Amino acid sequence: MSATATRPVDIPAPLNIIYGTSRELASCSCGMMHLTKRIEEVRLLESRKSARLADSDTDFARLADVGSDRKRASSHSIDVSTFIGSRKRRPSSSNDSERSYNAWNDSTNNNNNNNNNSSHNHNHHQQQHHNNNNRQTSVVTSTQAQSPVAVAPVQATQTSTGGGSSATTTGAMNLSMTASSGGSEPQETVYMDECSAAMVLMSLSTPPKNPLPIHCQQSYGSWDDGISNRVTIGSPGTNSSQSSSSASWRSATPSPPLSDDPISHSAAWAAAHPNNHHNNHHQLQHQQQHHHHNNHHSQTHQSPGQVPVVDQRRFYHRQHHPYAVVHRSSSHRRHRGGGLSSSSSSPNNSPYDEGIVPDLDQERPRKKRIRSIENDEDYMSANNTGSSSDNDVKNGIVYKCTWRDDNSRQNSRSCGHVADTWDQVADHVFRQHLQRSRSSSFEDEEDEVDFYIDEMVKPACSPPTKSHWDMVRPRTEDPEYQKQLRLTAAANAANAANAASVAHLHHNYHNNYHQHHHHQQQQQQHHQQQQHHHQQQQHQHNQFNHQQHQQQQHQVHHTSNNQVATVAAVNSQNIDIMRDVYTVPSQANSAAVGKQFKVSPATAGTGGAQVATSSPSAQAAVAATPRPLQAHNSSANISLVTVSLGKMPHSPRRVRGETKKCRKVYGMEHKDLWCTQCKWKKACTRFND
DNA sequence: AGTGCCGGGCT
DNA sequence: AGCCCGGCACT
Ligand SMILES: [Zn+2]
Repeated sequence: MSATATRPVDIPAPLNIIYGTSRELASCSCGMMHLTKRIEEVRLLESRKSARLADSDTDFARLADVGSDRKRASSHSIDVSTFIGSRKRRPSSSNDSERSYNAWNDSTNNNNNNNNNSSHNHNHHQQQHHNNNNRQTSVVTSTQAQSPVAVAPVQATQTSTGGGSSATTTGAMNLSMTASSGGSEPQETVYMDECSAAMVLMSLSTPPKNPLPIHCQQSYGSWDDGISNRVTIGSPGTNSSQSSSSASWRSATPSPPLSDDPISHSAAWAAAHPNNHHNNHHQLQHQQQHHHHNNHHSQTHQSPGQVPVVDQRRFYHRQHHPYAVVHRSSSHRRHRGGGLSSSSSSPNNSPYDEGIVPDLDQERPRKKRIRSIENDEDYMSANNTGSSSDNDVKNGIVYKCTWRDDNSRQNSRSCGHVADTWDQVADHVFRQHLQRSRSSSFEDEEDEVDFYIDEMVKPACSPPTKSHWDMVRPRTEDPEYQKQLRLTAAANAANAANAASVAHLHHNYHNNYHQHHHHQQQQQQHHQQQQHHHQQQQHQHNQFNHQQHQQQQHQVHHTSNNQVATVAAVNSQNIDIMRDVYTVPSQANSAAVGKQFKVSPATAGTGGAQVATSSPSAQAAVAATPRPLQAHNSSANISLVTVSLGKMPHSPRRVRGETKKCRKVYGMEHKDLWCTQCKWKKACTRFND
């Protein structure tokens, strides 16, 4: 695919890291294959250096590529528009400053040029690929950017170092940053790349079943919280995968505004995990189980002054109680801010693995929190941190005995005793399984028992409802959204100057889609929205019927009055991209409106709506709308355009205005009277719409 | 078929 | 940059 990696262009020295591992990478994926190939070419070329030139810095590969650079720009996979756009000769390296409406397109091209030496996430197939490209476009300014470039180097590093030293990783990422950042702001780029890096890490440790990290598949947006990614990246150990997949990701999330929201909190995690998260969850449990095993070992057998005497049987139980194990280790992990601790590698040889002991006193409350997060089934209980049993009962939390008898362990049947309160189950465990009475004095006993108690949610919430809940994942903290707000503001500023209106484009991923809804929900009520939201989920391909909402959301961005927000959501491979287009009613033959966008009469299906502006140069910051899927003229003043990015081409072709152009006005026989642009078969500057 | 104009080549 | 034109989109 797009793994073009015109690598030599901008990525000189550091990429040597990759060089060394290119072969290994070749086996990783087809995309990498391509990279490999190119690099091999480079090597070949470099090997051809004569001794005289050996010390020269000349990039021969680059030289070799220069001749074909332009061609490649148009032919390589990066430029998705080639097969999506309506125009065939889409890619253009020229910056036609006259065509301000091309701002978006131009930025696209520029971006593509910058990233020309980059590889797309090769796991995406074509449709998704297109989305990638769109995303990339926005990336120019948005944090959402997923830099393919970043992916390649980081992945290479990870692979080559087999576990990855954070230093190397960082280096590679920095490299990728420089390579891909282009004109975008550095900080954002950092997020971008780290995000990519995090995803790469994920992918490296994700079972083959899920070749693509789940986060990559569905929720890029959820990854730009930067910090968490940083944490993840910084933890090179074997635990990095799980920590990045759940605990650290949440715990390190910088902005807390949602953390108090029980729904969003738990739903956030749920939203970040697609349907197959069960697999991951399972694996996660296993890993943590082992992890905890170590902890437990040291704790139980080395703790001084304890009566504990854990007999073999109980020990066995612990080993084989994933739930119980997960509780602790995960809580431990979480409270260490990202799961950086590793019991096996910890230099600290103290009896307790760091973090375990301090947790003991809060074991139970924390457990609830952890469980609710670890177990997607329990998302409902996310708000139960430190809550009492009353709360649990209220919230439908029950406690289940997970004790497994020796003779029944083969069939993995646990006791299954369920009670409303933890204490009840604890009593049960003491009496039924431990065959002793519960001595209230030993808190440790409670801890022991706690291992056999599983917290769960009463089966009150049906699965469909759950999926519904996890949709509500709000993301106000999403930097990209902030970024886009700024973008819009900038665009408006530019427009205010010439009273032109703005075509504002949004394209986001799934998360952002929800994020928008979250804003709605902030203005209105969450619960009211949810059903509505659900409906919209089902009609993602369709036009939104609630213009009011959209306007309510985005009117802030506008300077002129009768603009209409139009939104389209596209679902391709579970990645939804939404773009909002703000248009101004087209008023034919109005010279004053000459510098406005306008929406062409709709030709549904083939994408008739195009956005045009005839004021060149004035709207550099303005983005234009590529061909939408549908277009509607809902009224004289309001044009609603539903845009489908799935079919969205890259360059909006200028709308053919109603006004006659020089050619028609003067005729071929008076060609000399034409404006120059018309003479040149360019957009007419004299009779612009 | 005519028109508008994008993309790109040439100078 | 100026000029030109192939060819596409749309009428
Ligand atoms: Zn003209």
